[in-house]
Amino acid sequence: MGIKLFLTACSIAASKLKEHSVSTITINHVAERAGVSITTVSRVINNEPSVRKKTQEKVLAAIKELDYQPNLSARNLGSAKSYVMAYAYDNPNTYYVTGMQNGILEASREQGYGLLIHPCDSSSEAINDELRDLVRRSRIAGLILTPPLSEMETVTETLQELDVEFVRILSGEKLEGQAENSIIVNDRKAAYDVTEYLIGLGHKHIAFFSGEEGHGSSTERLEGYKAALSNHNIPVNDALIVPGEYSYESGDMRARDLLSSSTPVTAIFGCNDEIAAGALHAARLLNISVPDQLSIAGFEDSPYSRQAWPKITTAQQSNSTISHSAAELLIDKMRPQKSLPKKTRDAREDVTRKIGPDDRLYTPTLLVRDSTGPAPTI
Amino acid sequence: MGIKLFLTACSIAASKLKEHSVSTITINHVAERAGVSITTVSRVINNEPSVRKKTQEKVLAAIKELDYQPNLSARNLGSAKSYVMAYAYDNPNTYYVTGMQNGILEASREQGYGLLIHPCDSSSEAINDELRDLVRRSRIAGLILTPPLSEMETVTETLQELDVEFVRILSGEKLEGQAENSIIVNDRKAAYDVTEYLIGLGHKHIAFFSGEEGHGSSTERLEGYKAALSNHNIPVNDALIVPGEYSYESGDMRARDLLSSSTPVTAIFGCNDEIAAGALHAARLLNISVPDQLSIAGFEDSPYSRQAWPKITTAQQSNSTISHSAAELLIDKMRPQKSLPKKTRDAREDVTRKIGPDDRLYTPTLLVRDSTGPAPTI
DNA sequence: CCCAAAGATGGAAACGCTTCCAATTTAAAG
DNA sequence: CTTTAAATTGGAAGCGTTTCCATCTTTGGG
Repeated sequence: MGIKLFLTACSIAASKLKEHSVSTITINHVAERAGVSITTVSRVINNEPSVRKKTQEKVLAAIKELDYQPNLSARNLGSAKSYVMAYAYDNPNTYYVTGMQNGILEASREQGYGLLIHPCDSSSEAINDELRDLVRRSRIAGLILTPPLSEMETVTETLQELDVEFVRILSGEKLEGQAENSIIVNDRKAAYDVTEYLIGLGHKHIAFFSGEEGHGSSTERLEGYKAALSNHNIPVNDALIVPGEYSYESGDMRARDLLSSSTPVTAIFGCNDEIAAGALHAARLLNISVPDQLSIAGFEDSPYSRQAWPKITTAQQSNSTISHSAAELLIDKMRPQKSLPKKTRDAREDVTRKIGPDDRLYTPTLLVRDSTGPAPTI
Repeated sequence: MGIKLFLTACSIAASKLKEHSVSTITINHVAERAGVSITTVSRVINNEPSVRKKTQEKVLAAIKELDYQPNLSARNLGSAKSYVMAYAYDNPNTYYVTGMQNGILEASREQGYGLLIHPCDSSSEAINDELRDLVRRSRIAGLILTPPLSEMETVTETLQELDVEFVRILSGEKLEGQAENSIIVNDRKAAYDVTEYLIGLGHKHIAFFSGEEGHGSSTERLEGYKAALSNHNIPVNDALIVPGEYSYESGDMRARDLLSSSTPVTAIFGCNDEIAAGALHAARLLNISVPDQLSIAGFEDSPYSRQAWPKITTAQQSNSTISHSAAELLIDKMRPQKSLPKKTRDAREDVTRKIGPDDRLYTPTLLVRDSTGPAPTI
């Protein structure tokens, strides 16, 4: 045994020297080192059940010692399934997209998957064809979608027809319907918290500046806002619910109008930070002091809220955390379920960390900063 | 001939049905269709010189008819070189990074290359090891770097030791030294233009708010500023060159200090839009009207300059255009130079569009908006 | 203690492309 | 019209995995 090991080590060293100057460690090296066939090594890599515990350990040890990393290209070629996922998005908010991308990137790297970044235009008629093409040509096994793509029914349908797994990141109160393949951001609850916080400060006239109509996040946040008001016996005043867009300018304009009107307002809750920052700007133009005369809250904890002055109270959400979960969920789904052996194999720790319902629901948390304060006594 | 074609078509149809439900078109189908060997098809794909014109056309026609797309994984596996490039960056400015990424994405998609996105921490000691690992493990053939990574000498050295091509995007007046593998952004000229524009408006007391010390872009822009002043016989006043960082807050603070001091200033040139937006904020706090009493200019044409009020005059640069050129340049370098045939083959249009010196130098252009105006008559 | 069935392992054929090398064709020169 | 070198093509062996099948082990029951 001792001798055999020694020989093995030697031949590896030899082949290292012979091959490409930059020695690449392949499954063959691992097999040799562990004293098994490459088939077995492959089984271990793929966490297949039919490998004896002891063998598995030997192989894992060899993998670790050699610092072996399976070649993605070879995997893709050799297998009917692929080890590549894609992140498709259409969102002008680079802060949001970058955060999402980072989380996915991290998860895919951890699990040895490739990631294809695919920006696209959701308003295009051809969006469905585009996605179909993407999946087929790049042999993509899974897809992650963020709003607004994730909210489009035609996209969902297209993807279901194809043989692809996909995970959507969207807004909603609870896991319902298609929840099995979604990561839900509990915008309603978070908005409820923000509103309740304002109420706790004594505010009774809280305006809500919504985002684009039809956007799930905006709808959900509005629901949370209303729920908080109702729960605290404050009547919902439609004049205080101002429609508009997710933009600085829109926040600015709406605030100018509202604040120069006769409607009493002591707080503005912007549906995102951009809106809030715009409102803050308007308040300053109108010589309204924040937070003394007016409180302003936002949503997202983006640079807008951090760089404003005063810093804007907001609901913090870690986009990379959310998308990390999404990617892990997707990978779970992509990994073909090998039939489990009858023999109980509980002893073996499962390498694949499953994503539970808890990981599928993310609630942003209230982040109090300087733009909110006690309601002014009129 | 006619019959042969017919048979060919038949067998393709047959194999289409037999294979995976989602029929994938491979090099074999193309070869069959074109009536040549797969070797020849491969040669055409790779634009190798030793293919007769007529043959090439046949193959290209077949490729087009079948809508064939070479399989990246197979290419990577089969070849010593790889068809994957990476974009490594470390920059908190998501607007900048996203723009760069989009251009690279587009170019790599056009040329059938894979792209690996690699965010990293340039301040880490391990940055060099990290890059080395990235290149080796993912068998990356080329790398694109943006500041600050592209400005780090140790990174350049590490990459040169490895067998990787790389292209850096950096600031500079002209192509010098390592210029062959760089895309240069002519920040100096652009800053010159901005400054000259301000001078043209009658400003004589123009402050310059720089970015982080040592950042090439900041240094270059400062040079441009100085040059414009000198060229117009305006003395450079060190009190007006204010060091700081590339941030909103820094712009804000510096403007507050400067504007409440006794130093005469009629214009502020911020080294980027964030700084300018911060300065604008400070001006408003101090009740200084922009552009009536004070002109403010920025640099980059980022959302900061567009969403401020008034909109900020800036130097516009298309990050995606810059990075697109960078990616094309990189691909040119990665494509191994096949020995050219002696026979003049000029007739054949070269598919590979070479990047010339002109494409390697990019100059942002002045974009006049509302934050600048004639110098106030004191 | 023997036998069958389940469990564990290995052999070898793909996967789609590149590339070395040999074979064939073309063109140029004599 | 040869001869010969250059240009053009094709054959076949990889590249690193996965996976189908066949073979060898183990386990449990009788």
